[in-house]
Amino acid sequence: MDDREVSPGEGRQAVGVHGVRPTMKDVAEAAGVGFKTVSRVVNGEPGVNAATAQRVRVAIERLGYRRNDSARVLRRGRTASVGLVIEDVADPFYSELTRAVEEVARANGSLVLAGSSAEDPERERELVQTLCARRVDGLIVVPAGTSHEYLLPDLAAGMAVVFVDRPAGDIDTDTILTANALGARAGVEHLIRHGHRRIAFVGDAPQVFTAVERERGYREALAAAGLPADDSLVFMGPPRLTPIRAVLEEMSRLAEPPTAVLTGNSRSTVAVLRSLASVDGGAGGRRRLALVGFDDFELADLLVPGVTVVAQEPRQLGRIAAELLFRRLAGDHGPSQRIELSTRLVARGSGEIPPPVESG
Amino acid sequence: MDDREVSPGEGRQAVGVHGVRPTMKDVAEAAGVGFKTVSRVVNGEPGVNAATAQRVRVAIERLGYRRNDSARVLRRGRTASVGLVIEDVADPFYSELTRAVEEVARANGSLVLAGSSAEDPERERELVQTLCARRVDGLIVVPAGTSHEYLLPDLAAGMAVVFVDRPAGDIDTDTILTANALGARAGVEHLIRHGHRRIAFVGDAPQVFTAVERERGYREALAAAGLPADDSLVFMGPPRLTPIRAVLEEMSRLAEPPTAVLTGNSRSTVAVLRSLASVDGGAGGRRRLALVGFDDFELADLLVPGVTVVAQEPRQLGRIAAELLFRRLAGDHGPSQRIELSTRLVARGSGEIPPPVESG
DNA sequence: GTGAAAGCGCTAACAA
DNA sequence: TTGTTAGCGCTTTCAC
Repeated sequence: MDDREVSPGEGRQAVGVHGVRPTMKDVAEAAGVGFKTVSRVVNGEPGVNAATAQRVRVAIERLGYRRNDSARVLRRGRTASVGLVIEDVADPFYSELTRAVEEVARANGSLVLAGSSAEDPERERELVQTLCARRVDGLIVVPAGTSHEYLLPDLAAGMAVVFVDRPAGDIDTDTILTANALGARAGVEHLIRHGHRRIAFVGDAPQVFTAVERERGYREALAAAGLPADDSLVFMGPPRLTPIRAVLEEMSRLAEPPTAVLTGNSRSTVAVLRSLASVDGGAGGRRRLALVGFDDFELADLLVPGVTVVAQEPRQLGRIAAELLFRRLAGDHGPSQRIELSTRLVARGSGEIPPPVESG
Repeated sequence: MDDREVSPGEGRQAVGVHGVRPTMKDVAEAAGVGFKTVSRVVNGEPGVNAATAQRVRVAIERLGYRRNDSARVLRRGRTASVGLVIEDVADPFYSELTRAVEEVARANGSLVLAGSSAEDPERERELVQTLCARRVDGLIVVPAGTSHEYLLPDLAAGMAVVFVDRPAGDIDTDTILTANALGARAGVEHLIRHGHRRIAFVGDAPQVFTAVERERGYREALAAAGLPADDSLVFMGPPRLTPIRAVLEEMSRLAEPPTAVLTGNSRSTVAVLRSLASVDGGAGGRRRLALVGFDDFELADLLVPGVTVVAQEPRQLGRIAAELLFRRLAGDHGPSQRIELSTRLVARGSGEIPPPVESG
């Protein structure tokens, strides 16, 4: 065998000329075997003589060969990757969900292509289209927008799609949701049970599906208890400190101020906590507002008082969505499913603060 | 033009036969133009008659055509994607870093293929190799292992690699780090300045690069202040509640128990906080241990007392790493860089608790 | 302005 | 057990 042939990777080191990748053909030449034999060895297919296989492996090592999956994908049609579109990886809710999806993907020999939409429908669409162009086998989407007809061609081509946390706008797909209304309702009922009659709701912007659902649950609970709905106790806006602090200020100046709050997600909860901390001046100051937060968060138990929450299960959401996706990819063509995961009320103190005694 | 030709996507809807994707050739036939003209339109290349282009666009719409990037990648050599290997997306430190990388990638027209190594060198290697097989243009790695020679062929083939948070084991690459030793040193000096002489260190496992560096900074600070190093005040282990609670128990029973602690990362910090909460019984109980945590975390300011931290900048880490990566991809072949980001001490209360008055 | 031909690196189908 | 041939769907090159 003559090793001096002109081929990448020549020399003693397992390095090629800069920018040149050895191919299966190069390996085949180096090992003095046919092209397809290398393919067999690389993919662990049976029917290769042990000695031949060994020679091939040596050549692979020497040349620093690495299979080009782009070519493989093109030929086989499957990419062994799934796309994930969420709102923001830096948000613990989504990063936990992401981790669960990753875990399931790994178990199924798949990689995750992820991107954050930043709550922007245009960006969501771009991301999804890019992922489709990459021919991901399946897609898990937390939609920011409400129209998803643009997915029809891909659906028709056999791509599996699962929506999580929020439903698709106008197409029929598998959907995994949290029982938002029920959860919010349970939170308000908890406050009512502890004596509250004036309960505020600080939710996310009304474009967000979950925000609206939770508001609905909030109103249902009030109605069921025969309490009046008062729009001056409801705030639907982005979970940022300044507007939330302002609205709490405003509510506190009402003739009948709220004695308790339900928040719509953990960002809102944190914003409310910060507002109260700065107003109450920590421990002292005015009377304490009871608080139940939708969505759990780390350290909720270490705050004083501990923060009572309606806990969701982002990991479950991600796991179940991914498992369903891979079931679809494995050939399950049953009718599309809509699964709702129930919430869990975790009492830690803030939600059990009684209203101040009536004193004018 | 005859629309009744046998081709995918026939019919009124923009959907193909299940599992069949229209190709450029299909679009070309439907539009009655050449193959290459479609390519020009799809890629926005100049030199196409406006009317022709319009006909092509209509055909694309009607067939629900979507470019196959796998084929494109195969031909062009670049994938417009970068790989990211971290320890765990669900950890806020890494999810923030991830978000920053995503942001920069997006600005450079790239997608992020991410995976968590779960602190397992084998898994890290698997992930990296998979990403290399996918021919990501570049790679950002938070290494779990200490040997990275397996990357040599890819490096030689022109793949850009940047290591973040921890250096590579045995190859020469760009590296972005936090000034771990200096940061830890600053934390200990802060405690010394507040009167402490018996300061414990609760760090991560000694396999973790950052843990060792921070321990070094801790010891340097003690030495510089002429304080003795006492191994019974040092714990290096996984940041889980049970072992940490046990070791704090143990330390508190020493003849000269510590009056302050420096923790090695935010998980350790939280574990220490939980241990103290369960031992102190909240506000009352025994005397308070002063605490400085390495790495900031959400709500550190809302706890009582606020938690003093040596803050790192995960976003900066991710941003700078990604920017450097894309600079490399753009052709910057300068010598490999090692950048250290400084930390910032944020005093919030827990680190300013004085030691108890000598009375024992 | 447009199109035909070649080939990216691999796998599937079929010889030998 | 091994090798040969034909594409996967696109971009590149070059001819019209």
